[in-house]
Amino acid sequence: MVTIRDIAKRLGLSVSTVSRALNDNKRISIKTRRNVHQMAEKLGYQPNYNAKNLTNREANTVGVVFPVNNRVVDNIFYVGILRGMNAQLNQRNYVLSIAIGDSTEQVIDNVKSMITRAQIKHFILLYSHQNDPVIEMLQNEDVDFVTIGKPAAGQDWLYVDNDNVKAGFDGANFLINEFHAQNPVFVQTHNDWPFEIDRRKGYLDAINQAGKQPIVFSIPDADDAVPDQFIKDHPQMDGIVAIDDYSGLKMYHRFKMIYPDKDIEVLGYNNSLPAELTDTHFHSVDIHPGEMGKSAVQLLLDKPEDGEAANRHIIVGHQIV
Amino acid sequence: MVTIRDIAKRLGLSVSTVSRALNDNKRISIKTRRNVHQMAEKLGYQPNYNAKNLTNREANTVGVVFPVNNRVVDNIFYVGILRGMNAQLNQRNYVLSIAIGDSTEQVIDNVKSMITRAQIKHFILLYSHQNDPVIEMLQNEDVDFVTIGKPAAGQDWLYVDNDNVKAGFDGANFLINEFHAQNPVFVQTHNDWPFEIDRRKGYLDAINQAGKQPIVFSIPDADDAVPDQFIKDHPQMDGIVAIDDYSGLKMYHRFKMIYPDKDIEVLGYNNSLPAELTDTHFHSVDIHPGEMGKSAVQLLLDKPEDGEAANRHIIVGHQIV
DNA sequence: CTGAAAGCGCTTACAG
DNA sequence: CTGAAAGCGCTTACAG
Repeated sequence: MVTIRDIAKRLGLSVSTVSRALNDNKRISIKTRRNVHQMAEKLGYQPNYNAKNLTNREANTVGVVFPVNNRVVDNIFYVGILRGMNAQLNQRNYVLSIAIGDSTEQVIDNVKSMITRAQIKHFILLYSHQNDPVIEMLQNEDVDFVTIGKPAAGQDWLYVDNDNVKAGFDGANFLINEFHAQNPVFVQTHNDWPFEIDRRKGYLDAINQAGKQPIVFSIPDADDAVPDQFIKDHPQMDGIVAIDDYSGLKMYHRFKMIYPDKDIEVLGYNNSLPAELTDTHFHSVDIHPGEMGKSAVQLLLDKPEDGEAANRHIIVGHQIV
Repeated sequence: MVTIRDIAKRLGLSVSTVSRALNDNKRISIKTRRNVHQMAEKLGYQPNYNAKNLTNREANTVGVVFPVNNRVVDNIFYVGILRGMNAQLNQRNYVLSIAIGDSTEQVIDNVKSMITRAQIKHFILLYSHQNDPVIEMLQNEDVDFVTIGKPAAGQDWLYVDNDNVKAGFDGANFLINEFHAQNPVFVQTHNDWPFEIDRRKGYLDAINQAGKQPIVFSIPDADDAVPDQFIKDHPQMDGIVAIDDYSGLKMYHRFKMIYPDKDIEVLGYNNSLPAELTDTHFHSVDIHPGEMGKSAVQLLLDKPEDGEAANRHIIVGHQIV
């Protein structure tokens, strides 16, 4: 293994100078810095992260925390975020570690150990729940963190999110403008997550602007009878804005079972369905998970330029596909 | 931060003794070991992984490598595996790092950096492709690795997998025995992955044993006309064994479009569909991703007992749900 | 059974 | 602009 000592020997310099040169310390002459970098390259020098982290008292690692309970389908989204994050992290010579478990205790222990034993000072949470014990713990530690999803009202921390009001607005308008939907309905779950509230608000805005009558339906987890009844009760519906692709696809299939020859346009969120399951009447809003991961890293690690105020959040765009 | 030096001072011992005691070195008396552990507990001692790793010249980290190209839906499976792995890793005071990227170069760079800079010596790959550049690189390095999925014929390394022949056999028999299917068909993709070949073999075995006529259909990614034609050409079909839940659900919906009043039983693999999308005629083989993750860690990190031969692979059970 | 000392590969305050 | 020295928190060969 090549160390800074080897570089120093080859150039007749001290290890201190080599260390500073590699870190582009301005106290070292440009010329020496260039020589050091060239020699490092030539010898195939690779810094030892464990040594660096030990002296820096801080790991070059971002801890990524998964939620304890999530719908299996959200995993699709999480891996997209990981992909976006890691590209950024590697550029910055950072490493990605994950904390994931079946219980809150497990995850808390995992994160605590990351802080005290691995000296990790930077975290990204793939969720943003209210009264979450992991978030509460992180707030009391000397670490930085960013959540995917904005905090509930009254709370404040770094986060990345979509503009979900706009996403709801755009979704409804897409059906109205592109497909001349007369009566698009909004389908949500019973969970009332913050993003559901926002998207519904956007839907309602668009419907009002178009001078139409809003219709909102809360779909249960199972029990096909409920959506079937809803569909029969609303023969006028000709468009669906669904809180996610799964609810959208479910409604679509129920609708086609009841009216095999009637057309309906469906718009879901997350762009998470494989091609096998959809057709041309099905649309989705891509909320750009890769971009969210990338933004989360930037928010977490990039220092603001001189005089610039630090960002408190980044809003990532969405796109109907 | 509490260090072994603090423990040593409090007990009037040397750091060497404390270090050995904490590592349960038999050269230290039981009594001293107990005292040291008690004091460590009392002071809230937490080992500094960076220091440990620097001296050990090896990180307490397992690098988990994601495939470059995968179907989005496989992410569901990967996160299940991560969950299973991490529980085991935490128990062993190990940390989970991931390598994921959009291109082979990115992933290779990521893994190389894990080896040389982070000193990671243990890897788990979430795939097992033939002629994979990452695998080829790992084989030339002084590291251990386990793949999820068995290597192709002629190759040999540590792996975890299901018994896919049996999974195919059990799937076909489930439809035959539980639902008296007379003509279950097998639906596969055009990819001919090893697990597809194995499951098909199992299906064929079961069909032969039952004295029935096998029917195998390769479903294209898009183009509903192809499955529609197949369904019309095979009016006798009353059961489907599908290579994954998505292909199964797709076939199911096409079938119901053509024969709204005819019943058919479908069995897919992976148990990856949310409740919203299925009904009582849809079944799935859970291949236990959590268990696979757990087994991968055991295979990778647990030394065989004295005299015991080292395992070369672990086969994880499956279950129809 | 225990300890003093060297070393892992870095960074940085101090000195010149 | 550069260097000698101390230190980060561990482990382990050597000595007793």
